[in-house]
Amino acid sequence: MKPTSPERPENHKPASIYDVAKRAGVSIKTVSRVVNRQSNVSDATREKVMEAVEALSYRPNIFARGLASERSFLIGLLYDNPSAGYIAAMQVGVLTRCREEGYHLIVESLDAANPNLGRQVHSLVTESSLHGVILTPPLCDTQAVIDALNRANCPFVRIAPEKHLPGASDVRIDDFKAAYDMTAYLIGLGHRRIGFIKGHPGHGAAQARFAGYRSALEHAGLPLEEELCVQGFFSYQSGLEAGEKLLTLKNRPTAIFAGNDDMAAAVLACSQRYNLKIPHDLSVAGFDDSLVAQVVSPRLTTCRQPIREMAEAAVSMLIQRTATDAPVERQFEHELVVRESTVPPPGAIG
Amino acid sequence: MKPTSPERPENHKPASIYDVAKRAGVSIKTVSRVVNRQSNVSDATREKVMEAVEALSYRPNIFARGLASERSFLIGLLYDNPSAGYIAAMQVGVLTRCREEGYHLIVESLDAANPNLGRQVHSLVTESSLHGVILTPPLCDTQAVIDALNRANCPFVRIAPEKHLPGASDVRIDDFKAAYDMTAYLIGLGHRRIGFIKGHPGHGAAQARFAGYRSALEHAGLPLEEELCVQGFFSYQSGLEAGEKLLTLKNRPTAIFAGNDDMAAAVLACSQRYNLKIPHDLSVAGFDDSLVAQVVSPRLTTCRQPIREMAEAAVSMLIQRTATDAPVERQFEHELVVRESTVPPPGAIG
DNA sequence: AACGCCGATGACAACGCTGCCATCATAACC
DNA sequence: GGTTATGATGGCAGCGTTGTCATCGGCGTT
Repeated sequence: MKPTSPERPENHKPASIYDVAKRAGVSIKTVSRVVNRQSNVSDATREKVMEAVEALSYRPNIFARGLASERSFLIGLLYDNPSAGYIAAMQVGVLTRCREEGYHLIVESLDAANPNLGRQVHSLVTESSLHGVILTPPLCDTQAVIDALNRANCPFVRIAPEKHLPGASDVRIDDFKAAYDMTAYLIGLGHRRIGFIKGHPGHGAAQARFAGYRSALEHAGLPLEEELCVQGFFSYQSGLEAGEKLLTLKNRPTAIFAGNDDMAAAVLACSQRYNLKIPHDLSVAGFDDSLVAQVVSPRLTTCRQPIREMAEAAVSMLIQRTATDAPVERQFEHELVVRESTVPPPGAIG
Repeated sequence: MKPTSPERPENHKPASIYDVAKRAGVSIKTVSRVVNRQSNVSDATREKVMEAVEALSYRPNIFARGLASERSFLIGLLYDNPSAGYIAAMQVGVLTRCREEGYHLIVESLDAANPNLGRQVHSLVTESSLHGVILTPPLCDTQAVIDALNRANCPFVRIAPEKHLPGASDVRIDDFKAAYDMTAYLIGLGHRRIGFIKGHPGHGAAQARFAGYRSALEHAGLPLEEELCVQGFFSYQSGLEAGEKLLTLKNRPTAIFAGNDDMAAAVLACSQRYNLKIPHDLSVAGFDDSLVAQVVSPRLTTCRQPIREMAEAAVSMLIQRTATDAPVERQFEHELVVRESTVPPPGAIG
């Protein structure tokens, strides 16, 4: 008696559905039913088959499956280099759900400015007949991508898109309200001159955040000052430049709210040059609660969005075909994370 | 005359090889030959076929291909949550080469401690008969993964593995030398008491770096002091704890070399508590040149490894089957990146 | 002129699975 | 008891491609 079961072939050809069928003494069709959790299989048969599947470590071949049916068990994740942390978190969430459901993930990094974008997406989708695609910003607002997906009749879910599209499914937080909340928080601390660093103009959430900022000011009866609103592009570098502009104003703001953490971190770096102590001389707030927010000193007050949960939700929508049957918009809650980078303005009471 | 060519069906069924064959007036087999760049096709025929392929935006179906041939055009990237920046850079490099070669990327995030690891990997590989797999640390040193891959007869390339395995292909930098160089640089600045924060014990590169540090000390005739070498785990949190230990020593080091940037950033944060000015009171060096290294203040002196290039090389090895035919070890050059976090020790001349 | 060779091309099976339909036994109905 | 519904199962075609082998013509050789 050898310790390893003799019928388990240790060579490298994986077991096929035929092997399982033979071992279980049923037809391949029945094996298929069991594996796909279909009904109309007796418990006894199901058990026999399961046993054989286990014993042979049988896994249905993804290609054969994809060829024979409409279901590819493949989800696509398309992105265009936003921050590494953002994508990483997203990917973890996506993979979690995929694993649970037996799906696989194909990722593709695209360039939103590439004129061939549409063709690239179309190729990807038709080649591998993806079950569905997840679009992260800024791709979710890129018409060429949407068109290609529609042309290929491929379901997709957009994460944090600029505006709702008829017939499209979205997952998002309320960027407007989140930015509103953060701004209101700063105002509540006593700040009256609050600088804002906008995100990439092509990024929908960036605009919503700016709108939230303006709305909060208005609500508090504070004027919106042109010079306090500078353009950034979500990158650290652009934050450096934006910070430079804001800190060299004759009438400097007492707080700066940046469209994301990377830019806020840049403001921190920038303020050193002007010998400004954070948060004593200047409060700084970011957005995203990425790793940087916790690593810089002082740690950043920021706004956390549940990226992983959002990613998981997107996959679920795709798998359940919710996305296609009845387009949904799912909104998640954000959370204000107050850390050391924000305090009342200099000279304030308390 | 409609502007869009009438023979191009705008419905969502992608063109198949039959459509192309019919349009080009040849057999499907000839189309297959052209698409796969095989020889024995006349130039005239090749051109006709190419024209048809273009016109119909034909792309060979990945499933049919995978089923009919041994080639799956699928590369797997396996990782276990190292730093987001590391994986992101890796992924970009991998995707670049994949795109160029018409391959697709399937990613899977695994847990190195999961007892089911072997089974998971085996499933993935047999299901989708991957062309090859790329293993990042610490997975590249996980026996269960290696075994599963070997059992499935699946080629793989390991990035920065601990030690060479007979018959395995590796891509790496010389971590030993890199750490040696960094340590020597610090010694050159005049430092005599240099703390070291080790990386995760299960991570091969971490050990090589520690060895490099020790060797440089020895070379300079400096003693290796136990209390100056503390254990970390590559995480920010572990860096915080390690920094705490080092900074509370009665005889504090004048420089700290951390096994990666995250931990070095933690030391920066930690030193604030003890009112130490970096780099004036303490020099700090990291490893990886990740985003954090540039974002913290002062910016970190660190060691850059060409992650993207390494990833691209790994894919190339897989595609050319170099990995299987004759296992290779490719070594890339590291680069010392000197920034503001390191200066001569306090009291040094100059 | 007959032969063999080679490059170009096509016919056809096979890849492993699922969808559709047929079959059969058993249970529920009048 | 005969008929119909219902659950369980299997047979078989077909998914779009590639591998194998056959075919066909033209060309160089004897």
